[in-house]
Amino acid sequence: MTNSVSVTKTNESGREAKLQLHRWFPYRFSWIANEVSISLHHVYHTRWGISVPAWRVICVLAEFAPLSGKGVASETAMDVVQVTRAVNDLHRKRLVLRKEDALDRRKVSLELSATGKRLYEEVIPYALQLEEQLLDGLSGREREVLSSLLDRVHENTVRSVSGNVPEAAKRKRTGMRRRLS
Amino acid sequence: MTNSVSVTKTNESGREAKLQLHRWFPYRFSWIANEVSISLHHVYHTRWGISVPAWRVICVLAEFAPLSGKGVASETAMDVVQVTRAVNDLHRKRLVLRKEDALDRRKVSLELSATGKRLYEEVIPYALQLEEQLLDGLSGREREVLSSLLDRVHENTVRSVSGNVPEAAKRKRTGMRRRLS
DNA sequence: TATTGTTATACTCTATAACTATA
DNA sequence: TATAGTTATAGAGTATAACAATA
Repeated sequence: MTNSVSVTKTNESGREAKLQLHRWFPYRFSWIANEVSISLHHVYHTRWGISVPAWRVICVLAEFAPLSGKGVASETAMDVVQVTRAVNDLHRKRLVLRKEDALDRRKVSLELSATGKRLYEEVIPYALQLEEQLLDGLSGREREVLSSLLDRVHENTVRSVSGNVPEAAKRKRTGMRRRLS
Repeated sequence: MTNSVSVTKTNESGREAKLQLHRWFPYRFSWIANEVSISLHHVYHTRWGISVPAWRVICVLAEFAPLSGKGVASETAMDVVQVTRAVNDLHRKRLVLRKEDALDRRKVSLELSATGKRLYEEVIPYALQLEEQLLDGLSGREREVLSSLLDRVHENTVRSVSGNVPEAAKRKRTGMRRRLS
């Protein structure tokens, strides 16, 4: 704790500063995620008329369809209510097909329609370009290092950070809230 | 773009997958930031009765006071309305002192009260511990590498990602929206 | 005429719970 | 009695604009 990166004894004005917000990792992650989210929201919305949650649903259906609502929820880290609404929207737009699961009629079976697949193919280059903007100037090796460090931070988050919210533990299993990328 | 980390030709089921959401950097940043934000919100709120925006204000006042409202806004990446409300709340709780700027009477001059400073000192260990949970198992060298890679991603975000939102350009100058750490 | 800061309004999102249908 | 999914409602948070005071 004493050599944490965001800690310093004094700032440029000579006053004591126990914690510099701008160097504190939680702030830095939050800042980047927020800027990216705003950019994504803007482009998805104005160019394709879809929300970021809807984009997440499209992605996991392209990867894993057919999926149930709950399957989509766990793959996207969204809760089931959010999924229902995003799917309703996508269904109205004829981008997603929903049918009853033959084996368990409580479940819905979700997959992309042909139109949905075309939209997915159309958005992908933009999504990859945005990632590319984020990683611009980083070598292949540096990207691997960043990726592996993020994996470890991710594991730490799952293991200890998320555990700081005890009563939400059950809710947490079905998902994450708020601004998404 | 062809060697972007989140791209793959096929997934485990042999189906084509153009983009894996779980490996896509925007999603990964968003996931981590969200979990951390939920944890922070919970602890700040239940233990000290303050919001995350209020914590940000406290931090920058501890570092840079006295600051104007606009100064706080630019240091915290919040907009002025958010700052006004967070400061109102902190002022009601006697954690922040506000007086008129002697030189420019449009401005307010904000700083922490003695109580505010005590609260800041009290929260810091928790804030650092959370950062520590995030970075657990990373060596000093690895933390430096992560820090430096985040700086470069941050710069890329400022330079190109944020520019994807043209009309918001002016709003952007005063701040960020949504879930904060 | 521009800037700082505040307030009001409408809107969006989210949490929560109630509910249906099926297992 | 538990699970999958849907819908309704209330509350929180946010964007936006209008506003006052000062420069």
